[in-house]
Order: sequence, then structure tokens, then C-alpha cells
Amino acid sequence: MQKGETTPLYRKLIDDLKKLIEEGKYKQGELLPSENDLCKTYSTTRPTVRQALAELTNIGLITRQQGKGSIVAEPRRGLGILSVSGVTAGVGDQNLKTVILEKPVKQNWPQELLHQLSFEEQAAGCIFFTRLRNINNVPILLEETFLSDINLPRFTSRSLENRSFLKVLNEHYQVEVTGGEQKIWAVAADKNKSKLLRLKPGSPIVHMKRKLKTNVRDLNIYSWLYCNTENYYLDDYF
Amino acid sequence: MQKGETTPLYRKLIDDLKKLIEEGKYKQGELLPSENDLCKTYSTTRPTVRQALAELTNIGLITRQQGKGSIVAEPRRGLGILSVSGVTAGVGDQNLKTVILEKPVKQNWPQELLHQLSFEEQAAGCIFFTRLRNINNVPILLEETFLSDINLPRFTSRSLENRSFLKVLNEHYQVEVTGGEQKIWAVAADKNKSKLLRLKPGSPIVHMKRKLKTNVRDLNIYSWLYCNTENYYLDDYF
DNA sequence: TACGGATACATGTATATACAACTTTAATTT
DNA sequence: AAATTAAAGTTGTATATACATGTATCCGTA
Repeated sequence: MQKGETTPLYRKLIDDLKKLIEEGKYKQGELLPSENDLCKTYSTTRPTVRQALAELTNIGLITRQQGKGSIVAEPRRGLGILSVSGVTAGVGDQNLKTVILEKPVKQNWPQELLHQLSFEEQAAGCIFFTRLRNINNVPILLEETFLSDINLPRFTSRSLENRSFLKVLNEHYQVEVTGGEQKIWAVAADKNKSKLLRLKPGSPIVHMKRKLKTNVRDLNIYSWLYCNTENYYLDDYF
Repeated sequence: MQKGETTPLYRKLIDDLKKLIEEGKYKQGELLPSENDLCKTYSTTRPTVRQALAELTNIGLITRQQGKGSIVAEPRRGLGILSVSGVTAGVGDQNLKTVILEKPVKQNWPQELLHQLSFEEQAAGCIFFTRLRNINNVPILLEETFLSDINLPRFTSRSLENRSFLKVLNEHYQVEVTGGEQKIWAVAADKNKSKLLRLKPGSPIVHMKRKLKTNVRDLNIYSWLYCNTENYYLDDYF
């Protein structure tokens, strides 16, 4: 973890406050300690404290208001994480099940990615897997995922069942999504897709090709999605 | 324009540099003047200059490298700006035309926004307008936009024809999009939409409801989109 | 009781400065 | 000529301070 011997003070402040917010010590709508309080606690000065608070503002954890203070913002889902929501009611974890149709394997890159691969990505090869998300035992979202095999030891043997793939990447490999790009169509379901998603052939489904960029060089996540949106919709934060 | 009499110096620096980059004075990959140079030019000190450069880094206009300088980043489309691209070829500006179907007017908020409005948003009232984007004179994207009427003097009388709505907001009111949320469906085109988009009734179209958050308190942009994706797709960066 | 103003406290903007760490270039040595 | 070293220039981190501006509170006065 130690990259340059020491971590800057403002970095420590960020990490501490982040942790306290995520742990619920400071809840949504509440105020963080004032800049001057933090100065005393950390034996530092306002510019340093402000550098930390500015960063927390940037990542959306707090908002700031002159004369009032630093307000904990509403919790936000991770960048570019797609979720499926019900049109009428929310979708809880209990009735959501993810099934791996094809386990992660090394294979060649597909042709129709619609994105230009870097040399390093091509050289590293491609990990591929397919998942199907079910809500109340009804298949809703078919997802084909491709990513470059860079700095991901033993990835193909990890279990993605019942775990968020992006969470695994983050916890085991410190990978974070920093941005992305997606292309969206509406298409009529073909025979294969309509069977998998239990729809009448010709039903409108959402098709997406997305590229998620990460903090790791040349590690991008490409995925092709097909979603039955008759009773649910795709939900997307950025 | 003048909200509090004076604009801060660091703000002026941001605007100046932004303009120079967008005008091509500083091109992609090139270095901006060093912090010390900027200090001399603007008769100020490094913390102030750094505040401006930090902002430019945040909005992705530059990257910074210790020991080297501020590097102009590759041009990126604005956050949350939807563009429409051809499946086979790119869509240039020349064959893209935006038509205002309904000019901006004050009206009541609609019911089915799918987002909870803040008290201030409700109180301020709603500006509404409808646009239709055409590519090669074929209507592709129908867009209904709602936003709260907060600090936007004379907005309803501004022309949005042939101009990016978000660009107008940015240039005249210093509004920047900081994040957002979108819900996506595929639906079959009803009679009205199929007529507007020149499709056979029942054709699959993409329907989105999006919320764009801005740097201005309680100013959010809500829009409902309907897109013909037979020959084009929606392109989205985050 | 209700209003108005003083006050305390919060963040916003800005100056001035110092040293650390990294990059590039130039000078020196081998 | 090549490798090493030194120097200059750049951004990164941090301290110390001052005043401006927005918010909330309390208290005295009408």
C-alpha cells in the first residue's frame, strides 16, 4: 500500500471523513465538523482542511454551503453502475439473483466492440463471461462482459455468483471505475434473446454496448447488455 | 450576469483558460503556462492559480503532472451530453438540425417525473420546452425538457434554435452539469411518437427519463427522451 | 409577543511564503 | 561519446494570516 513512504495529511483527512460518512457516523443531511474544528483536531490550517473537503465535494459525498457548513449528501451509487428498478416498486436484494451462464474464460477479443483497443489490451488478451440477472425468478438482464487480463491474477477462478462483479474488482484488485461511454439502441428481440428473456419475439428490448474506464491503465470493461424493460427499467448514475 | 457585484479572480482565470483551450490557443497535449507564469500574468499568487487549475482538472479539461506542467486533455464531450451517432458513419454538425417544437414557457411541474422535487424547485416553478433533433432532415430524437426557474432571468425569451441548450446555460448563467441519473426503457412507438419520428407504429424506440444535476443549488434539468434507433444510436459519456 | 440588530460562527476568497518531489535540461566527469 | 551529476523549473504539500460574505442565534426594544 505504501507508495511514496508517507501519505499527505489532507489525504488522511479525506479517508477518515469518508470512512465516518460511510459508517454512518455522519448521516445524510447532517453537518460535518466545521473547518476550524477539523483544524484543531488534526493540528493543521484551513487551506489543508479545505483541500480535503473540496475533494469530498468533488466525489459527491458532501455539499457545502457558505455560512452553514459541510452537509453530508445523499448516498450515491458508484459511477456507471447499472441497476434494474421496478416501474412500480423498488427491487430489493432478496428477490434479485444473478446467474453465471458462462464462467470467466480467456478468449480472443470479439470484432464488434465498437471501441478501438489499445496495444496493451490486445496483447493481454480478453476475459469473457456471461451473466443473467433475474428478478423474482424472471430473467431481466443479459450481460456479456469482456475485459483485458491485466493485473488480475486468478480472476478466472473467482466466483461471481451472488456478488457484484465490480465489487470483486474493487476489493481484490483495487480497481475503480473512473468514467465510461455507452451506446444505446432499442431493438426487437430475436429468437434467441426472446427465449432467454422469456419475451414474445419482436418485443422491444434495450441493447447497450458500454465501455467502463478504470483507474488501472489499459484495464477497461466492455459489456453488451440486453434488457427486458416491460416491467422494469435500467437505472444509471454518472 | 452580475450576481454579487464582483466575480472572483480564480473564476476569471478559469473562464479565460477555458476559452483559450476551446479556441485552440492551447491544443491537446500541449502545456499551459506554468503556475508561476500565470501568477505574474494575473498579479496573484500560487494558491489562487492552483484553485483555478484544480477546477479545470475536475471538469476534465487538463491533466496535471508533477514536475512537468498542466497538459491539455483530449477534448471530451460535456458530462451527460447525449449525442446521436450513426451506426455506420459519424454524424457531423452540418447534417444535424435542432428544431424547437414548443418554445420555453413557464408551467406547472408534471406528475410523472420519477424524481422527488425539492421544496425550492417546486416553489420556483418549471420551464418547459420541446425539441426535435433531425439528422439529414430525418427526425431522430424527441426531447421534452423541464427545469426549475431559479436564477435564470430572461431564459424563456432566449433562442435555443441551432444552439446547444446546455451551452447557453453555461455561457449565460455559469451553469455546469455535475452529475445525473437516467432511467432507460425500450418501448413500442405509439401513434403520436411514430408519426413524429416517422416510424411504423410498434417500432422499438428508446425512452429515457433523465435528471441532470448542476453546480447551482436546486437547479436540475429533467428531460424525457424518445429516440428512433433504427439507423443511429444514443451515445453517452460519463 | 414580535421585530430588528448585534453577534458569533460558518464558508469563500486571497496574499505570502517555505520546502518537498518530480521532470527536463545543461554541465561535468569519466 | 557516454554516463553521471548538478541546476533550473515545475507541480505537490503545508503553514499562517486577513478580510469578505452568508447563516443562525440571542437579546433588547418597540
